[in-house]
Amino acid sequence: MTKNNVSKKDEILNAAIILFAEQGFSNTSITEVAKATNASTANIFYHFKNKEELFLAALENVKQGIITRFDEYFRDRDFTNGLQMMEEIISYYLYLAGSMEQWFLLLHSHYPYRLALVNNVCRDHLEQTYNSLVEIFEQAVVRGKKDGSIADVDSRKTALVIFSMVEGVVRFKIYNLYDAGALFNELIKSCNKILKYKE
Amino acid sequence: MTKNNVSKKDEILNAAIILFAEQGFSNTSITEVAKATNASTANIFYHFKNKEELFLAALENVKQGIITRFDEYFRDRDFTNGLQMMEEIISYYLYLAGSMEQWFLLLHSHYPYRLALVNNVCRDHLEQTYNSLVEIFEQAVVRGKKDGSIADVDSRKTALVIFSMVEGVVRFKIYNLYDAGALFNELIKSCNKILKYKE
DNA sequence: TTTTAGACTGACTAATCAGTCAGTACTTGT
DNA sequence: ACAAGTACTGACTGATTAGTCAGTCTAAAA
Repeated sequence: MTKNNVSKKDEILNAAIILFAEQGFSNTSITEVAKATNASTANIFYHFKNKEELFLAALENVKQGIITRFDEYFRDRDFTNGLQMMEEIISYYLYLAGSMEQWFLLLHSHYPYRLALVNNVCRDHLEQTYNSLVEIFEQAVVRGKKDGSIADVDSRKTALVIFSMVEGVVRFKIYNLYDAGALFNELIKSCNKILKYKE
Repeated sequence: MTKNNVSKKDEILNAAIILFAEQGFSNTSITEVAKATNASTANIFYHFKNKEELFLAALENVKQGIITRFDEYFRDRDFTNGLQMMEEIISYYLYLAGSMEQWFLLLHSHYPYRLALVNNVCRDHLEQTYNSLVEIFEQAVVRGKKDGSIADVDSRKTALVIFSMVEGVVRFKIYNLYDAGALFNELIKSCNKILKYKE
């Protein structure tokens, strides 16, 4: 496997991520992917068994990208407490959704969730992606409860609600509905209230 | 225009909503819509200029459906205060998203938001739908601020954040990610905290 | 009874689709 | 030098696609 071959396969994969994200699975033809990478359609089917496999490879790439980015982010960061950690996680999440919009467009499209019902590989990719993300939010809650910056709330459920709130804002952003920037301060404020008070 | 003709057009429209919602625009063929309604493809193009017009009609139908349902809901309801009103709105929103899943699947798919960039009719439908929904949430906040059940928060932005939180949970539900029922109590609790406290 | 108009269809088309296959170019180990 | 395997392509296929068109059927108005 030469250096050039690997990079051609990656080139196809990266083009596929962008096209699938922007246009959807069904509305993206192999011919389009081929044109975007100066490859023949036959070459795409040489590297990927079929169109569905190409999509699964794209989804796995997105999963790995998100997990890796958060790993790197945590590696060279330290937080004063759990509440501040949550604030920074949300901040980084919104930053990532802005700079890697294709990843989140792909994750927000309906196709993979339908495919997951009949394809275990797809289901696993989605499960792993969301488990990793929710776990990150949950870790902040658990830590905050220990250091006293967060009230005695249900860690998992609170993490899920805050995650769904952030995902809602991300969806508004990538679908051009509302500006996430304008909502950022309100998002952090609301998050603080959810975490600081007990009921 | 006889009674039968109208109902055939409506039959086609209703089938289109379900198919577009479940399979997406590109992955739904006119042939499929025709088969589902025992019509010829030519008949579909007799009632609707082209596939895109059929989609726009479906989107408008969803918009009208949501607005009408909320109008009816408010017509025979009275709330003790703004905070309770918000709780009931969220409750009804989740109920509606469960019973009329196709509507929300259609609104959550990426296609209409891409189409809205180049098609004003589509953009207007989406804008009107979301304006109506956010306004409902905002009315509850405004009322709660007047009657004292809600703290002095930014009505619009708070409404948007709560709406995005609810929409996030709805997305988890219709994409089979997490059970909305299990998150309902946590959602209401979080919403109360956001509305009760001032920061 | 004849006219007219709306609802509807079968048969068609040109384009596009995912995927195949036989064969070529290039590299690398022996 | 040669064998072998990897990367890649042009030319193809059968199926499916959105959309057209000429013409049929029905019911009501004239």
